[in-house]
Amino acid sequence: MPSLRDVAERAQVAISTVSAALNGTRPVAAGTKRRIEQAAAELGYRPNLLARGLQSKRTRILALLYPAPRSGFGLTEMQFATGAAEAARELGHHLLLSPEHADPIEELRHLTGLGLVDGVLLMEVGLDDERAAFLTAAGVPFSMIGRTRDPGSIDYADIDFAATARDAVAHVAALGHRELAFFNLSSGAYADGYGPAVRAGEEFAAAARAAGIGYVDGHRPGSAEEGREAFERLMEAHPDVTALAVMDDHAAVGVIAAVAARGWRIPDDLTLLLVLSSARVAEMFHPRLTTLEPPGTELGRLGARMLIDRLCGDGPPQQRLVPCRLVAGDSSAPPRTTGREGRRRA
Amino acid sequence: MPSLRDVAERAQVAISTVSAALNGTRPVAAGTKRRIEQAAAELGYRPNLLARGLQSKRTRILALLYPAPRSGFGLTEMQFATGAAEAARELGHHLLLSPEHADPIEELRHLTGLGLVDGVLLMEVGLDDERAAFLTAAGVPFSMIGRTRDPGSIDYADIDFAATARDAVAHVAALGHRELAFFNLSSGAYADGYGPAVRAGEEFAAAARAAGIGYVDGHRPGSAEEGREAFERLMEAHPDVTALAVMDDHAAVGVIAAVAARGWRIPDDLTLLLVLSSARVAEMFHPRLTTLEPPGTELGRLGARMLIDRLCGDGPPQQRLVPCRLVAGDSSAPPRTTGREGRRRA
DNA sequence: TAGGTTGTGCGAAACGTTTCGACTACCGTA
DNA sequence: TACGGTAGTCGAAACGTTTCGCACAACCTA
Repeated sequence: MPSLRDVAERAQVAISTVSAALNGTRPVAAGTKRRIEQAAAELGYRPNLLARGLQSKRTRILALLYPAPRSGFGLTEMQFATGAAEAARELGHHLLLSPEHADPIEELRHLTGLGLVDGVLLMEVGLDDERAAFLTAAGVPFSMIGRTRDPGSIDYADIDFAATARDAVAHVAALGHRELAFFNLSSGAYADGYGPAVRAGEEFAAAARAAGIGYVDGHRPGSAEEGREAFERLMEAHPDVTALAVMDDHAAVGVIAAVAARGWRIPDDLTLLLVLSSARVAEMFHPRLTTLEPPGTELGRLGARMLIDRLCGDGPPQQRLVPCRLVAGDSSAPPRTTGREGRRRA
Repeated sequence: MPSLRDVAERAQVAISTVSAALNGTRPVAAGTKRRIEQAAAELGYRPNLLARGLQSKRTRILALLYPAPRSGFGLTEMQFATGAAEAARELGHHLLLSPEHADPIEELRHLTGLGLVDGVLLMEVGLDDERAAFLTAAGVPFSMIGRTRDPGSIDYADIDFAATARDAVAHVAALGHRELAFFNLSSGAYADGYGPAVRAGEEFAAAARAAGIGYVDGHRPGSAEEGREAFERLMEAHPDVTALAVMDDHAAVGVIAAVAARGWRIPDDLTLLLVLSSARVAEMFHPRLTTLEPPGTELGRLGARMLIDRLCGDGPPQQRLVPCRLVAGDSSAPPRTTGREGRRRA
């Protein structure tokens, strides 16, 4: 691996001149510069990132922190990572994949102490995230995918739950539905502090209210079986509900089974929306579900970009909200004008 | 950030003594060692990875290379990454996420020239992978998740297609099926050089032959629509087939629709196996599909581990094959004893 | 012609490690 | 008593950069 010295030797100049020529940090005579560039090209010179980082205190490496394999990740989390890696690459940075374990804070202290990374990208941020608090206190630059309850001036990119809920409600309202129900994420899997569950719940209620349509929530099924039960209970208590938005993939499976068990059909007897799930997952269902697809790649990209911005110069905090994309499937349609009770099985 | 010098000062010894004490590379008197360790602890000293790497030529950083967002990744690819990151971490290494673009070789040359990574982990390896050839020629240590046609002495971890096919065939044979069909990956999406498609195809044929049961292949549906068509054609040409193994998730959706359109039911009229798909995906189906789940995390871990082994000392090449796990769902059952034609819709 | 300004280039220090030859006690042995 | 060996420690060089003060020439201005 040729070094700056080899290039300097070949171009017959001092090492510092080569550095200046290649980085443009100082004026170098045109002829000299050309000679240096040629020598560098001939030798196939690549600057050594370690040496550069050691000297300049900037490694151009970012770490993506995520809680280790809870129960395996979904497609959206994968998109955070690939999106962030992509954006980092485009901006001349590298992305380190850092799983967290038992003691996130201690590991964070360790990671940042190594001098290896310039900044940190936080995934799966809780409403009261101790990592964010630590990093702020430690003065380590970071940005979040998701956000804490009160982000202050921390950079973040998150889902625009308000807009997403508005879009979803507008979609069903435009079809003529007057009664919407919402199944949130299971309270078990994601403790109370999980932002998406809390925010989506609030925003769907608000959007329904604003649109003047009936709204039912309170169910939090986390599995197919719970989804079935929840749907049965829902129909018992609110038989007039004709549209349902579900956040959990597995719960949706149960809902579909329960609908079929009644002899009902989707979308004729129920309009079903899958919220915060990838369109690729929605395609697995039959009929293909209408989905509010989270902008995973986009959020990953934004998170990385704003962190890099922060590392370069410091402007005002960047806080971006991106709505989910509504992908219309075959599970939404106008409600029946005639009642559906008659179709129920014996 | 305290440096070795700060520790040396506080412990009243030379820098080199601190280094020796902390790394155990040279004998240090017990008392001195204790003093040094205490000073290091009090200062919260962390060795600077850049400086260490610059000097020792070992950064303990691995790069995971993957073709950039073809059409987005699946769960299995995510597991490769998290598994590798996990294993790297456990062995004191870091994992860099490196998306590849237009010119993988040029990017590889660049990445390895930076002196940032000790070795490379290749994902999505083709039967004739130019990256593998380049790395071998360049003398860069690497390992593969997947394998080339002729891996020679390159370390790799891949799916044991032979065992997987054997298990699948044994599963349906034990249920009493005598005619099995196999839908491979679409030839379009994965060109002819895609290992899993080629190997799975060969091994299913071999396993069926060895088990002495009828076998039909040749279909390569890559979407739901193609899955429907393929199933229709299959039934037309081979009405006696009672078990079907499908490799593509979307094709499976089409098959299920086609089965339902005939008025048939799964598993009564058809035993359906999903090959190389995660159990989480299988749960999205109704009924829940029997799956041959690829050991994504395991392969990721193995890939990282064998690369690190290679970096440390060089033993013989490690080449590991791991079979898929058969997760029995509700889509497999004994074939009907009475014909199913009668059930066909008018 | 003296003094300042600009345009180029050089050399040395510094970043935080690891490594290795050299030095000092001290001990055992001849 | 002199001599080789060893355990413990030190100092300096090296890894490949960036940065910065300084030197030298050429040119312009007064």
